[in-house]
Amino acid sequence: MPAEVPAVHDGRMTRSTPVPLATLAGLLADGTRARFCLALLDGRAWTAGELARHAGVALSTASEHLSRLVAGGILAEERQGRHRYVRLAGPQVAQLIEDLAAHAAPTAHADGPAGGRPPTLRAAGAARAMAAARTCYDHLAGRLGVTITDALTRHGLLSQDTGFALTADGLAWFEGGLRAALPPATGRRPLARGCLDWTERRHHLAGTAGAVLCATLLERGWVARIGSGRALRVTPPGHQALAGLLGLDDLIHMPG
Amino acid sequence: MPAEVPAVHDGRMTRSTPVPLATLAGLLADGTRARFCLALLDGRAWTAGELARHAGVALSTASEHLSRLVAGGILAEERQGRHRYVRLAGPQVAQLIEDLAAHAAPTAHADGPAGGRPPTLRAAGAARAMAAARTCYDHLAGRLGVTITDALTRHGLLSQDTGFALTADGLAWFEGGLRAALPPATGRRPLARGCLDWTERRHHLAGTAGAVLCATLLERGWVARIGSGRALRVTPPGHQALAGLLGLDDLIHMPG
DNA sequence: GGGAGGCTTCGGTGCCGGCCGAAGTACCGG
DNA sequence: CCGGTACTTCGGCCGGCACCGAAGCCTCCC
Repeated sequence: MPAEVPAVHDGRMTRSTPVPLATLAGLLADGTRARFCLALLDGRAWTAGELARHAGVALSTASEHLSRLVAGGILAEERQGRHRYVRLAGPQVAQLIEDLAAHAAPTAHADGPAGGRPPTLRAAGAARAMAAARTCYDHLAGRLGVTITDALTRHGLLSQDTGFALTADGLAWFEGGLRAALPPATGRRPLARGCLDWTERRHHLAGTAGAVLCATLLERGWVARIGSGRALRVTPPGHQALAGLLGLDDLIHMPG
Repeated sequence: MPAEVPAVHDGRMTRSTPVPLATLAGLLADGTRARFCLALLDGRAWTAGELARHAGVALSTASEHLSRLVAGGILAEERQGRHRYVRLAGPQVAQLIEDLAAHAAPTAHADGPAGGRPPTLRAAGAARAMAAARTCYDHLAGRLGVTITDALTRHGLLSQDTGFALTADGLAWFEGGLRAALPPATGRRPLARGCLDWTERRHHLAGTAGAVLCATLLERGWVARIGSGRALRVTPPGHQALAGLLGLDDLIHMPG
């Protein structure tokens, strides 16, 4: 091929110029910082100490990492007394991290044949619970998330064949069926978007509508958090409500 | 130095366990590798030598970087004789890099007051051309991309208020108006999705429909690449065609 | 006010990885 | 076959950064 690169020979870059993309990626390129961000995908605010313990590093180390993440716009901090609460800076950052995590998972098995550690029983149980139902920042994920998304699609409330959008019926369902107010589409954040589920490898509902749905279910006690993590379980009233609203009778038979 | 790695204390994690997210991010966390990826966002295949020259590093350095990016699933390689052609592994990777770049751009000005280098005239011209019209992997971006996306929306061919999806009229427009066949929605890739434009800070049309649109315009000579980069210009027949198809008469007055 | 808890700052250490040039390998053309 | 071209592999150098413990700061509580 033409190896000459005619006029664009000038497009050469000096090695020293910083690349914003690399700077941002660098923030997530450390194991400890990545663990912080993944933990914070539960959408809540953690203290520095909690994160340090979670990741198994000294408090001083965690503190420095948090400062860098805040400075880089990944996290937002809120100081209350002697606590430093920290959370993801917003839905867009959460989406970015989810996307990265979704892309990273498939390549996890590619490193070597002897790479797989046998997980502990505890860890296996936690993983099963996460796969069954969890939050993904502010919306539902796991089998529950995609099951609900599928049901919405089946009932013509959500259209996925030419993109990803609520239908007119879907809007009506939120207001009249679920009885939850959808805030008007606010500039930056779409009402509905697909978020790639990294356990199911399918899309589940995200965006404002996904957040409203998740908040509503939590608020009414239809789903509840298991322990302090991201994992969820559907409560008995939740089963009843979802059966009535979306015809999800088979939810009970979901293992997990 | 004594630093014994603590045992897995409940939800606590050992420092040594690798985090896939961090591994993936690490691939993009280097300036040179990031430059490679950004260059490859033009959707075409580059040789190792071209990329080395583009980034201003030795060939040996580039070679090692490419091997890592390929091993990590970011790039796909194709060896032809003594050439090693390399391209982005697919639309999903391209989207990921675009998203990261879009998030990284806003923080670019945050480092310092004296940070801004006065760009050369050449570079300024190239940047203006890129801002006016460019490809974003396999679809249109820049002012041209969002202008077309807006026109599609205005004509009711694309719906953005409850998500991001082509309407029935939009489907008909592709087939009957543009006369370009849309492949059936193939599992993984949506027909239409919004891609955040990092110069316009708005969404433009991506997904299969975006790719078909871009390919069609290039194929018919309605837009043409400027030099060997991602920048595009609208040709005279292109102006005429876009005016007829979408009522874009004012395209001529777009500076750039 | 004293003490305890949560966090930050500061030196210091060690490792990881990006870089190069030189030597080696594969492919192409004459 | 021989030279040139495109790329890869190998040492070796060097900077950056993740980590820790200790000391300091701030805030809350008794």
